[in-house]
Amino acid sequence: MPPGAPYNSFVLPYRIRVDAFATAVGQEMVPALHLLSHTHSDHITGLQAKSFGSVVICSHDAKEMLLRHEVYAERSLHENEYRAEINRTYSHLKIDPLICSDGSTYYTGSRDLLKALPLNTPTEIEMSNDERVTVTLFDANHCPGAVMFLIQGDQGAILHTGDFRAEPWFLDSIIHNPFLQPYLATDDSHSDGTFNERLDAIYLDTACVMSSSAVPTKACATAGLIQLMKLLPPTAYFFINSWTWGYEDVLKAISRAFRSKIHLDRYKYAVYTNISDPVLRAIGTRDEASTRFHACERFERCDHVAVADPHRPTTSRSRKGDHLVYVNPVTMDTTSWESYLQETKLRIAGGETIHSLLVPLSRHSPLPELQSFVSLFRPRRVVPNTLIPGLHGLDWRAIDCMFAGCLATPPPPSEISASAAAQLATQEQMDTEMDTALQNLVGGDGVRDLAEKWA
DNA sequence: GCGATCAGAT
DNA sequence: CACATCTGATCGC
Repeated sequence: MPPGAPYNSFVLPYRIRVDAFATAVGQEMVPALHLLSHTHSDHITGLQAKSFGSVVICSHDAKEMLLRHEVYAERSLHENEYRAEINRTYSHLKIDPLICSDGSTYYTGSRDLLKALPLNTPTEIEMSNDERVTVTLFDANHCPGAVMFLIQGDQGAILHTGDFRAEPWFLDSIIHNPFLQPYLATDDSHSDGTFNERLDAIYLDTACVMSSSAVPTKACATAGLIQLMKLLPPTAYFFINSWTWGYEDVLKAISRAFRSKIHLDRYKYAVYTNISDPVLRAIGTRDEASTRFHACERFERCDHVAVADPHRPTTSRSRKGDHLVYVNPVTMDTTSWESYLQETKLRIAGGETIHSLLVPLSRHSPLPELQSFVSLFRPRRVVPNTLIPGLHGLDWRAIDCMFAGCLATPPPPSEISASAAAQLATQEQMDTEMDTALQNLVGGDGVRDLAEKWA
């Protein structure tokens, strides 16, 4: 996981490590199993080491994307014909057997460390410590190939979300998924453990946990963008700044609304045409002259969307003289989006030339969505997937507060031993003051401010 | 001298 | 813009 993941990215008590492949300083536990949720660069640290030699479980799409991964410098060298062969960062993870001209096959040195599992298919895995777990992958609504992991074994059931966006339709898909239904919380809190099971923990994508205002659904965001785009002249060219994996919903919405293909660079085209989404496989083109819609290489755009004057980057004309409009994904709450839509419509109606359009496509859930998601399961605990290192655990305390009301109802006091109850009471008393303070800060940069005061 | 790791800017 | 990516400095073998 990105820097600041609790427990060195282990899913305790299992010796399973997620999205971290380099040995951390002071790390005592040796991973018995590696999981990879998706291929954004901060989730694959350590995998580039040629010395890495363990099996990694991921989705088929993540495997495809990882093996095709090219850093920008390599793409640039190749496209400018300074280098014919492309160095793919993760090619050492899959080395094919050598097939000779006489038909014989040499397996020496061949390997395939990426073990791709299909979605919604519980798979029993034997770990290197002889323990067995069942792992199930679910689409995470974050970027192509991104998954959540359900881990079931002798030490309990844990759901690791990876990075995900739990918008309303996603919650519905969870509720209707037969592999997760056993873990859904029931209205009757006393039925715990009898007719349903309880998740011991949810390892949660907390990238946007400090945002307490609602953000538009991806469908609302793309629908609004399309509205605006349709108000612009039919001759306008668009550069869609999809600068990282996860903005494909924008490309798909544009392609569908305008019944047009989208110009992609060689790298994006290769990735999109080799993953499982049939729409994504179909919407790209390598013919730059065939479309007004471009998502080609950001720093080496084709002539149709290259700026006419590099010294005036705000120009609205392309090198070919076309009216040029940028489409930029941003994070924006629902209220700001509504007013942005209104304002922009007025600007267009007033004859103003538009240089850029924003689209609030969030790939992470803000706090309200996270609380709804956790409440579906009422797990015993929530563990943040990432923390801000500078806060020294203060954000973890705040996060505990935020989800206290979404967890399993603890057993009545009579079922706990007297000493344990006393200990709990003392701890609770100690926590109360701080928790109240933290609760008041939820939703702003308050936690960060407080930590800076303490530092 | 290289790779791993981190801070900082975009 | 964004919170993923790139860059350059630093550390350690």
